[in-house]
Amino acid sequence: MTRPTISDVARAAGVSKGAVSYALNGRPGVSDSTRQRILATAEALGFHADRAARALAGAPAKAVGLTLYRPARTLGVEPFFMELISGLEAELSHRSYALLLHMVADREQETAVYRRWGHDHAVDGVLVCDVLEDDPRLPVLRELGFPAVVIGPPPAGGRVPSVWSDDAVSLQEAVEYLAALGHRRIGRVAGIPELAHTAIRSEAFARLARRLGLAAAPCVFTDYTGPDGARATRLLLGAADPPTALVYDNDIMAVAGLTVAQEMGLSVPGDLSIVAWDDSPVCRIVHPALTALTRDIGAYGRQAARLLLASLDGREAVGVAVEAAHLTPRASTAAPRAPREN
Amino acid sequence: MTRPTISDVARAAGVSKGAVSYALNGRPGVSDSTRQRILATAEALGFHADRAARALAGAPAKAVGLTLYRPARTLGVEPFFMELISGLEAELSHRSYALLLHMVADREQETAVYRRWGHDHAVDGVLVCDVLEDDPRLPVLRELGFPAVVIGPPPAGGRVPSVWSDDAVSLQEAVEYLAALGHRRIGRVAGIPELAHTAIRSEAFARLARRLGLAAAPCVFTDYTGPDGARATRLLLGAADPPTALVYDNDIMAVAGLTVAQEMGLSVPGDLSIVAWDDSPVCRIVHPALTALTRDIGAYGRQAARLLLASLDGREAVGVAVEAAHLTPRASTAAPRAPREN
DNA sequence: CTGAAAGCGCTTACAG
DNA sequence: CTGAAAGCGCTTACAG
Repeated sequence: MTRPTISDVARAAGVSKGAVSYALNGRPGVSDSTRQRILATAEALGFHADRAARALAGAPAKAVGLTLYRPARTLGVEPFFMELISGLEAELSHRSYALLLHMVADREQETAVYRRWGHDHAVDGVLVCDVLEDDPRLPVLRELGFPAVVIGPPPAGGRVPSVWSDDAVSLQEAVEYLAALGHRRIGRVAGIPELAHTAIRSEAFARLARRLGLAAAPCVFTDYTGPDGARATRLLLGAADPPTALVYDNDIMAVAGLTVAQEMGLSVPGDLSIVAWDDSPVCRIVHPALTALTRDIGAYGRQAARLLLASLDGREAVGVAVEAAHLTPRASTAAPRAPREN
Repeated sequence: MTRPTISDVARAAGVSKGAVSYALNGRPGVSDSTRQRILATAEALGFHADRAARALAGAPAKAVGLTLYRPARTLGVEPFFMELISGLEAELSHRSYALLLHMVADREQETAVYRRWGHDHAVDGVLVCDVLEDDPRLPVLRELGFPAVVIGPPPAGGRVPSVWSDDAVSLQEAVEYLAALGHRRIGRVAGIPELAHTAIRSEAFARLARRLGLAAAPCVFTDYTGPDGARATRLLLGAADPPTALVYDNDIMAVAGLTVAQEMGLSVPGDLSIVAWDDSPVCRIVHPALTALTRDIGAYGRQAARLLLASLDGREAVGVAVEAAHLTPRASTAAPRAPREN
């Protein structure tokens, strides 16, 4: 009826509790034949070690933590996270690790959660998303002694390994594609400037504009919401000599931009080309369907989990770049109607 | 340096460990003055009980669990869940309860997670979403002795309390509104038929059609994805005497439907009115903006958490209906261009 | 009202 | 290679 304990397994296998623990955790201290017998007995009894007891005895919690900072008004960015979490879970559950997911409404709560996790031995390591430049969470994690993996561009200092996709490469693919179509004025509706990956994209965008000799390459920052994306779009399109193509930092803003353009009487892609980043179901569903920078977010999550697990295993965890997002051309991009020569 | 334990507090306050435990947990066994002194000492030392130790000693884990069943292809339904989780966390963290969130890829995993939680004393109770008619999770939860709260319509049997919003009322509001505009042929693009709330909506829809004497009230079921919503829309609009208004069971399908209509050369709302359920940022951003059934999902989550906490406190937890979703008219609905008299 | 003790289910030195 | 024992940090009967 009640779940078997390690003592039950020990009794059934005719060994001590210690031997069972060693066998289960793959440690030296038991002969191979005994180990096999113990494992078989545990399996037969349906034994699983109690996590609380393990944690209390100082063993790894077999869990990793992830906090998600979501101010109420920015709930739109989610497709990325759901897919990321799916990828993380896939890899973690494969190794019998649990994922503790904690949503917080402000950044202070985030480090408070880390401290509680440390105190409770609740997790063995943590995954860090939405990295800021000079992120305050990193020193806290270090102080707490948590192995960590950053999901995003490698933070300065190089102390914590990261899994990232090279946004500069992706942006180059998008901008070169637009330039090849004949666009000379390309605008960018960016996300939150404090985020490390936003900074990388901004820098790459400026560099590309120079290299390709674009006539204009304006950039407006937003909070990722639809209304703010609409505002940015109006701002960009209202200028003298407005851009003929716009690259958006998320799907919701790209859709908002499409709507604004249509309201302004501009045809997409005739008068304005639109590129969304990341891709999502909405991008495929609107009309015209949006050209997007697509990546395998699930794989991204799996890779991040693998890296953290490696680090927990004591193996060296070195940052890796996953496949960059690549362009999926759809109906929202075309040559500008009246290519200019300036 | 290292976190204070209950022994540290006991020593500092000049009492036994037992006394500290009683004081902290608000139990009888210590005088009021002693209790105050102990509480003050604990506060001063920054003491927080170790969750693993608490759990092992048989005390409540101070955590509740929520599993989310997400097959990879249905990731579109998410705005609802992010807001729901925000609401849950708000109420739970207020009471120092943690939320264990576990995404699973199939239904068997879901009950497996429950069993592990039971075995590990990881959570004190669970929240159940996406309830099926005759849901297999409920008996498992019962067997495990988990207090549970259903987020959705009260399951048959009435054993587990639920927090729900009356979808029949909301649907009535939407359909009566469309009928008042002059629509006599109203179609419905529904979600997954196995879900309890889908069944409730279907039944209410049929009843309304009869009561209002609609000329047609076809309904097509889908898997909630955009492409499936598009397929359902084509099916409905391709019929002889097609509907002049369509009600969708989620935002993504409503947007997909809008696109399909436009591709077919139908104007929205001139030739076709569209209502989305639930509301979301996308609904506000597309053109025309979608009339939607809106509800306070965060409040819904807070209410669910409150109910489960009440049940964990040993108070009687009786199901409650939260405010139903109400219609937010936007530009996607209008009188049909050529109202028919049949 | 209080204190000393046992026990939750593990892990890990420590002797044999 | 194995067994008996201590200990992780709590909670909870159980005597005083």
